[in-house]
Amino acid sequence: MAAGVRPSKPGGPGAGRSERPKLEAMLELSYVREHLAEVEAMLANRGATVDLTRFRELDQRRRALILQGDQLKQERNQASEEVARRKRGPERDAPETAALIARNRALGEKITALDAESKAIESEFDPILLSLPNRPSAATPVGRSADDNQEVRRWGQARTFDFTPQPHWDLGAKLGILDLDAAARISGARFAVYRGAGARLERALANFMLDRHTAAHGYTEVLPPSLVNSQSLRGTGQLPKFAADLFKCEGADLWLIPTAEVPLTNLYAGQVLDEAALPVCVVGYTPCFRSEAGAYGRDVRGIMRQHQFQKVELVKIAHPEQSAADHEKLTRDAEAILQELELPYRVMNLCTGDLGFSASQTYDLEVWLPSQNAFREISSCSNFSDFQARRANIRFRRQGKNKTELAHTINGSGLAIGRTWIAVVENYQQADGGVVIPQALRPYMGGLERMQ
RNA sequence: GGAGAGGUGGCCGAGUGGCUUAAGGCGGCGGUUUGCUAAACCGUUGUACGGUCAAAAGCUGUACCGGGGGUUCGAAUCCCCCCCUCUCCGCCA
Repeated sequence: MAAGVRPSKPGGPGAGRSERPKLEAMLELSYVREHLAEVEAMLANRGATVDLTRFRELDQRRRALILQGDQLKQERNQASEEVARRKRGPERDAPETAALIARNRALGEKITALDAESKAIESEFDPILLSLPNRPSAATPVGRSADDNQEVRRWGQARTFDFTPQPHWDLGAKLGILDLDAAARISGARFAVYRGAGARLERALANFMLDRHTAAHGYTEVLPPSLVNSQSLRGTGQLPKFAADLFKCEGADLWLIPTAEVPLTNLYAGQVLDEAALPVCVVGYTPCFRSEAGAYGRDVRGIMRQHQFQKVELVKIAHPEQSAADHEKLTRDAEAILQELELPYRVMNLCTGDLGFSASQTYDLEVWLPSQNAFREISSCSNFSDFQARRANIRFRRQGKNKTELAHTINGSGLAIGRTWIAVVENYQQADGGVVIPQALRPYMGGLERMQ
């Protein structure tokens, strides 16, 4: 037997028992079993309700079935070996050999029945385990809703206007840089058409961000596919629970990515990385597609909430002992963009009640929007600890060790282009409806200083 | 889309129904010897889920040869479906 680790095969992270492919759980089964009370408390903090009594029953039943099945299989394996031995010798046609085969056949039927029972148990058991969200880190404050999020720091000063600031959709329409009517005709609601300097602004923002993250912050630029298979979406946690938020291609196992996090993180699915290679830092610019089911009447005007938007995404595969520091650094990398654009913002540490399903800690960056007189999310930077890594089977090997360990994954928007577009247009608007181009963007706008 | 060839462990690669406990090599780790960025020799080597144990270690069982299903007392090996890779053809930015 050779050394090292077998990577998972294409087609499934970690092939487990043949009759039971490895469950892509977020939390380790043995952890849940041994810390039931802790897990229940964690779920309560998150405001989730999961029936762990049923979990315990099913777990016990499941283990009993595995034990029984494994014992029968052992018997069958031993008997088959005996048959093989006899077939090679003079006992090949003895009546005992035939009897042995007959007995083994009966054993096989029992095993088939047991396996069917196991499958039935697992069809109820697996969804419970899959529905468990990640454990919030100690740095995550306990709270019920977004109102309990903690402000960590604030940067910049909200500009004072000597006129009433207009919303971006009015500014955009008057400047001829944003055409939502045209978007509605060719696609429908929640799509945008950018024109002229507006389209160029979108492109300038993307190029500016990519240049900063690659040259100044040390990320490697990656241009991934915008369509991915369902396995990748399970790896990062969007499936199976959040299928309703996604667009799926008809007649193929392909989905439009809701964020570059999916392809960028899955670049390393099934891989074993060298400890020295950590953290792996990649940045990608992609369109993002969200069906936004359940968004109801929120942000119906303008381009705040779209079915398609563009985003520059930062992803790190990190060492478990460094992931908290790497998360901080990634957040600062995203903040640097806002600072260079001179856009006021604040950093929020999300509480347990507002934390995403897969995250253990999240900082939201909220940019100031004058027309709303409020801070609005423009980036979400999360540490997923080993949650995604377990599902996507992303591992690393410590120097001089044979054993592999789960890595940690981190990602954050650096930044969402559409919302940055809004922030620039609204914060830099003038009394006459023109928009001044921020200094940092001018080289990317062909020297343009003002949209008029 | 069509035809053909393939997919075996960290990597390469043998293996056409039971004497395979997946040969052999490379790599990794540990050691011995020699001495100077090295070589030779010996040993060792993955994952998941169970059992045992207070726990860990250890011991032990089952499963895993691209994925799923089937045939069989018994499948890496035979059959069916699917995915991916390569070569050629077709189409195409």
